[in-house]
Amino acid sequence: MTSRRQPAGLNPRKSPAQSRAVETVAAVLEAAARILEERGFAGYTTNAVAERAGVSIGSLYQYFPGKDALMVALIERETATLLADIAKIPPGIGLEARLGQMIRAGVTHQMRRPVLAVLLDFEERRLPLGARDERVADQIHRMLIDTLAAEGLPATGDRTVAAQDLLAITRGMIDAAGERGEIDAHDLERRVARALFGYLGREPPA
Amino acid sequence: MTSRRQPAGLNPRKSPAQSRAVETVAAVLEAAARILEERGFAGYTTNAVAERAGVSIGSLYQYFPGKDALMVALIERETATLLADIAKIPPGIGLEARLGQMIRAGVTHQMRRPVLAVLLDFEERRLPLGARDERVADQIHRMLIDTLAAEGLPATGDRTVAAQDLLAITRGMIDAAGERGEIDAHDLERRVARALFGYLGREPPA
DNA sequence: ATAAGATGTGAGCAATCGCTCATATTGGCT
DNA sequence: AGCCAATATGAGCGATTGCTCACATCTTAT
Repeated sequence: MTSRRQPAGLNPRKSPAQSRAVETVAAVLEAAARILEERGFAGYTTNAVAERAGVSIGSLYQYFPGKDALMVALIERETATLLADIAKIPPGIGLEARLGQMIRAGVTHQMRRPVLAVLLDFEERRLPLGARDERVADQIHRMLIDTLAAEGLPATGDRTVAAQDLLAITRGMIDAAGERGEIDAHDLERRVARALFGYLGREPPA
Repeated sequence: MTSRRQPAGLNPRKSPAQSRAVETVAAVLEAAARILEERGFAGYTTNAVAERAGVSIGSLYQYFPGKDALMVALIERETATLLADIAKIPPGIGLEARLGQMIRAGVTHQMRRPVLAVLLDFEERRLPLGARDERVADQIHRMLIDTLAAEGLPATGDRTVAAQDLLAITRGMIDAAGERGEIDAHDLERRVARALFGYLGREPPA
């Protein structure tokens, strides 16, 4: 039951009890992330997550209705920065600059927590994400279409398919780099740029 | 009691009993494949596989020491054709022809059973078969390095990394196409070729 | 025919899973 | 202080899992 004194939703004025709840949620999410990174899906159990978070299993189920909901919340937490970075790329700065910034956002996101990024990427396809919660890939895909449309690209062929290919190329390269433990973000960005612009028949920016 | 067991393998001289054993192994592998395709990892249990194969759970464990071993055998069965196709690409036919044939082999493999291919691709990274260089990706990677070396590519940069990028680009595009249910193999081949040759700074073959 | 080995069977065990709920504790209010 | 709501707890339930093993059935050799 929610409190009668506070309407549903976030309130900037946090009582100690509310603060405790926020901390519990944060601890659970971070524990889930660490377990996935260290043990993969095999070690990812609700009991293990609760124990790692230092809270009881009952507390976990007070904030997440089920195991999948916890996964969804973790995906949303991890992709929030990526989506924000991509959303604030200004329009009208040209193909090179726009694609370059999208590549940078993707590489940065991946290199922050490489193992976790790959696992969540995989889960995103399996989960029954509601129509409300749009998949990250779909949002980026639409931005790519807009970027291509502004330049009249591709010269021939389907623009929707081209945008899917650009996204697939980027995800493939970034995930593989993360798996190998690459740490040179700048070099990876240059190679992804070469692949994307090469696919589009353009010269990559210097 | 069971006595000397014959590991799952083909014997040219097949007695009725041996023939039965071969059929059981084949039925189990195919059942595992179908369950993965229809229900994903969630439905992939040894009891479910045995039931779908029309054999008892005991028979399954007579030929596979554990659940992971069954997965490994399935990966080997599914990738055998791909590896054979790639291995028989002749040397000295030029970059365009060699890369083109590798792309064709990959696309054909993926389009045969798209869902299964993606799942097994994912499992290959998790399974403890990484110890040896038995991973499909590693074998293809070495062939890519040889192909690049014969052409003195890339002009600048690390050849090993370039080969990894080519493989990552191909896998990313092919897997994404399979997920979307693409059926036009020829079109997909052309787009992958454009990406790979674009990355290498070459014009894709007509 | 008979024995011996090869192969098949499936009830069921030990372990683990996601999750519930009765209870305990905490913190804010008067 | 006393009260109530919010939050935390963890034993344990029902379901499911990977897998074992005592036994049945089939094949081959003599």
